[in-house]
Amino acid sequence: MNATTPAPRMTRQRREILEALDTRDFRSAQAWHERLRSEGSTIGLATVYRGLQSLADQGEVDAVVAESGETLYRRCEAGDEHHHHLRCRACGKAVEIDVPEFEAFAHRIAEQHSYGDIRHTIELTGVCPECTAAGKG
Amino acid sequence: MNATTPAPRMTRQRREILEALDTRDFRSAQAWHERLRSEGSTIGLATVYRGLQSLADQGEVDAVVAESGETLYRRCEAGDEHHHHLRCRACGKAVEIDVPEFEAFAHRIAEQHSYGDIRHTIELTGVCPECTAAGKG
DNA sequence: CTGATTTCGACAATCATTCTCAACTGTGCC
DNA sequence: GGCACAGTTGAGAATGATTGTCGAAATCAG
Repeated sequence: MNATTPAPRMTRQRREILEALDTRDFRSAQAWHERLRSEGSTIGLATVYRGLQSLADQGEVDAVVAESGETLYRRCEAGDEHHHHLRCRACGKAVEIDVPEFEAFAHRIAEQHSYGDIRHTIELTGVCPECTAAGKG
Repeated sequence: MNATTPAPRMTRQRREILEALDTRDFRSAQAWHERLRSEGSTIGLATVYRGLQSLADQGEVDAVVAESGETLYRRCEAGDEHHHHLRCRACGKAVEIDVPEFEAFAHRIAEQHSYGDIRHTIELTGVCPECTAAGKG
């Protein structure tokens, strides 16, 4: 376990990304970039992509692939714990949810078919109360 | 349900796509295209994309977005029934699975948060016995 | 501070997918 | 069978997200 991954430096840009992520929305890398720019940052798009990816690798942010193929990022509660989300398709607001029953189920199914190295994705999407009210449903 | 969608014509290309899909693997549109070409077809890539999409709309094939962002297609058992898959990350072989417990759970969670128009994605991936044996894991 | 190394950012490149449009072909009608 | 015509096709261009490139700028160790 010797530092094969030399801890990334804490640069202004990295700090900005982390700060922006505090809003805890699910947004695409491009959207985060726009947001940072609109707040006066001069950060580059490639930097945002790199930053989000490295944070995702470290488990600091969750990355989910939307139906459109875009990857959405969001800062997550715990770096370690495995969890899923209920995300609003209209505004991106997300709630972390826990699906203990499913974790067990997944492994049972996998074993039945002798599949190894199981990984699973559960994505719940819907329209949140606010957006429903606003007619964005 | 009155034919607002004028039934697509049965062309040579459409027939070829349908035939290829009989192998029931999960493959990307590009992969299906290559396969058809390698079998002597002169079908175009755009046609494969269009064909797969329209079949997906009709519920004839399942479409899932892989982690890479590619969309994978596979002919499915029942047009109507909602189901999920356990897919091999190495060879694409997939098994249809049923997760009745989860369907209920999803709706319960959604209601707790007052989210409407719920949709869910469950993707189980692993490495099948054959690929594990072949060391592709 | 100074130098070695990493990270940045503008832009080019890549990859999957969609669009454009002229040529082609099922389908319904005679 | 043959005709007309709207739906389809296929090559290539266009798009949109993401990744690679590389000189310039910034960070960290000494």
